[in-house]
Amino acid sequence: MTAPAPPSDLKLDDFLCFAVYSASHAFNRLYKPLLDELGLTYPQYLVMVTLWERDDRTVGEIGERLFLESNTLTPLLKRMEAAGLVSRSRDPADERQVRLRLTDEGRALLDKARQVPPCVLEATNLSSEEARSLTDQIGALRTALSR
Amino acid sequence: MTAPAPPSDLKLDDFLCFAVYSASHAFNRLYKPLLDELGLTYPQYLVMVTLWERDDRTVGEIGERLFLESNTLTPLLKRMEAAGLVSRSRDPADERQVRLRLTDEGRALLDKARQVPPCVLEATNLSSEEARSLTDQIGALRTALSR
DNA sequence: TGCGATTGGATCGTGCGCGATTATTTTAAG
DNA sequence: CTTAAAATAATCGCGCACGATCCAATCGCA
Repeated sequence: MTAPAPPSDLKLDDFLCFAVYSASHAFNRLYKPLLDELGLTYPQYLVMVTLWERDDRTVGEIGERLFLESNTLTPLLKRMEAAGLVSRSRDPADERQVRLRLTDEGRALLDKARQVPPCVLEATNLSSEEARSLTDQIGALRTALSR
Repeated sequence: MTAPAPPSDLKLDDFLCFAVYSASHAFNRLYKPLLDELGLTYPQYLVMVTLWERDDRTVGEIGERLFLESNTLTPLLKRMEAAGLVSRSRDPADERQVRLRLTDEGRALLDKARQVPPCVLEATNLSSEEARSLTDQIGALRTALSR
């Protein structure tokens, strides 16, 4: 005679999705105080990174880079515009598109922002190589899930 | 003479946090249609998993398991109560605590829910061993970040 | 027994993130 | 040249997720 069956064979700790979900929240909680210094939320920080990489992008381009839709980005970008970090203006050549450009203030923020990633890497307790490997594995996972 | 310096040395694709963040969204988008069948959102599904593992928990216990605060859980649990999946009642022995119990309907949902994880594993394009390894790595990451 | 400190949960305000819908512009077809 | 179809972004509504705050119940300790 065996032990009584467990009430459920779904084990939360086996869920890859839950590991990712809870790690994402943990990152957010870690970033919050660091980004408060810059006056940015986490998604806003990601938008800034894309614009620091290359300025003058449309809403659609930013969304493609961050895997976000315009209904998410539009209000977020308006808040960033109100904060004086970016400018939003219709492309004269195609008035459907809104182009985002860094303001001087937005460009200047890069200097302070450089301090953030080393800070975060330290908190992960991973070497650069381990972080690289994990980033690549999870990137591949995202690609697989998005099919 | 070297090539002109790039406008930014912050590369989005190097960010472990962004990999996790975007993978979390990708999971959500994958789960959405599957959980719609069960009438659950993703965080609600996680609550159900914790209750299927062990029934009759307080709000605080569920929050500890899922790394969520009461201000997130309270309205979520009220919606689940309204949907007839759980009951909420004050613990007579300590009236500060609210105990969550599965209804018959909530317990019955487990059968349909069992179909979800295999479906998701397939979408990850990972073997069980690879998924296990990645889950553990990311779990360790979450632990490190939460210090 | 009494009372300050702690605990557990609820409430409020802000900011994502998405599905669905709408409006406008551009492009394509006849 | 006119009309249909597609692309792009904005708008609206809902559900998390969190920090800050509040309140009631309980506990600690004299």
